[in-house]
Amino acid sequence: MIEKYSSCLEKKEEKRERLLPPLENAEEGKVVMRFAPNPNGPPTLGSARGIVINGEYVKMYDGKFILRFDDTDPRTKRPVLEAYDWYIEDTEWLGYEPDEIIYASKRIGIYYKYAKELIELGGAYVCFCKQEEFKKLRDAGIECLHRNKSIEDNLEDWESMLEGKFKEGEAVLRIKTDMKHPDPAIRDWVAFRIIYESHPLVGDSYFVYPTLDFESAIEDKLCETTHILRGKDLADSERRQRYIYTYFGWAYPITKLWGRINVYEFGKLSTSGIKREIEAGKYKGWDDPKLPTVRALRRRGIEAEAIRRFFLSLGIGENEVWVSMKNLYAENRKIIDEKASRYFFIWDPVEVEIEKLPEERKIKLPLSPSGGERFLKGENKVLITRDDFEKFKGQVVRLKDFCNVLLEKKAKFLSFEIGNVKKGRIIHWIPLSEAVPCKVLGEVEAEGFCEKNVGRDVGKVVQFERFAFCKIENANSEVLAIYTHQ
RNA sequence: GCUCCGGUGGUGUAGCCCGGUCAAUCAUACGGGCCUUUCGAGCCCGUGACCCGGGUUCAAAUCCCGGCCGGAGCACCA
Repeated sequence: MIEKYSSCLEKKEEKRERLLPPLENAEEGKVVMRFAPNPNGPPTLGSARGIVINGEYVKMYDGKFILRFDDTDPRTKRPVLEAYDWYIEDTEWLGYEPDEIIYASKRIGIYYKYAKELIELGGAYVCFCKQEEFKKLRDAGIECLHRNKSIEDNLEDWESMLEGKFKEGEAVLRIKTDMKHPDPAIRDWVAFRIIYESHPLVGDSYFVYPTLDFESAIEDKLCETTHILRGKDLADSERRQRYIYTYFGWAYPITKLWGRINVYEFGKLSTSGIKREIEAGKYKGWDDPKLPTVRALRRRGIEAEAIRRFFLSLGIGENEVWVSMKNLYAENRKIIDEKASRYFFIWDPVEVEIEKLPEERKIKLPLSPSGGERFLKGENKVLITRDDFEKFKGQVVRLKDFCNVLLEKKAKFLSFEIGNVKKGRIIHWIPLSEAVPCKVLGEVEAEGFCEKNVGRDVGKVVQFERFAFCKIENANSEVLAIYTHQ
């Protein structure tokens, strides 16, 4: 059995060429993992890590992948209705089709049953302490008055909670842990609280909402989750939730944590932070190409495979990492370079007239490293960028694949052959008659003209030579391109 | 303050559990060269790291202790 398992693993690793460390106690075909976001915005690069790592392990062991929405706070972390689909969409786009999708908010009724059982087991009690009062007691390690009520009283109070007899903040259901636990964060934590607020998904169905720790503890059991991979910020969750598992006699899944990820270019990735900046007008929306959301990255032409490799290379260490988008770009470049069509884009254009051009020619240029060709009209009026014009004015340059000229506003034609023009003196150009206005938006923005051939690659990433890779978003009277990366 | 967790080149990572084969892997970044009718890609070369101090041991990046530094949690948020 063990032999079978390890040889199987080796094969997989060879095939996938990647190196996630084996999961503890993982059995081929029996692994169940979940990615559990709160849909209060679209997935960011941070969420993508959870999707990729969990999804990748599931693939590695041919297991089951669950997408679960931990959406049990209609107020503080209020879910956004559209975001549910955004998560599904982006998860699939990243290459991990969920085997099952769970909406915690739709299953609150189920959690009530477990809460009741827990009370009957003496593992939970309804507490009427004010929040600050309890905090003081907790820090001092002192049990509150409500902790030792009879099970009957607790059941009755719980019913009253569910019937709406209490106001917000008046009563909560606490899990009985250990008021002397060395870590105060573990002591008698809240499992249910009262929130009279309509939920974006389930409306007014409930007003007694479970906290993440309760909901997650029950769901992980119901779904038979075998392995939990989550951020280090949730480290205490395991210690809290274990109390529930102990009361019920369940076995807790194997957990592994990873540290927080920071991207140089964006700092800490926080959905609520981005939301505020969008509202403040700093960004145009969740898919603003300057944003590190999955949809924005997709829009600008980052491939799912690049994101996958990027996170795999980051590994799953427990320390906080500071990583640069350059690493993601490098992965992406490796994928797109080969297939991206090459086009000329002239930013900040200068019109140059070539005097004494002997004839107009149809100029053939390579389309991409993997082959193909494109054509430009070699005529006597061309656009080049001001940068090149200023730099090479009065000197000999070659208009790539077209001709050599002595560069001036009225340039002198020298030859069609390249002669001995050196590297670095070959510049890009567009015939005036085939120039289409073009705007580049995103991390780098520019305006100018590109060749009309670009129209063939709408929706694709192209390389504007000597500029950058860009994704052509549309090409009507004007070309709109989203800056991908260099 | 209390409780956890971590510290390998600029950045990320492998190795640490089961000490030697580690004068430490790979990627990215940076520098140089080659090639190419792109300042992209490719190829080659180079720079560059085991937090500090003790201990155990013939031998420590790897084990133990202490320190320092960093992070997380301590919500009726997730």
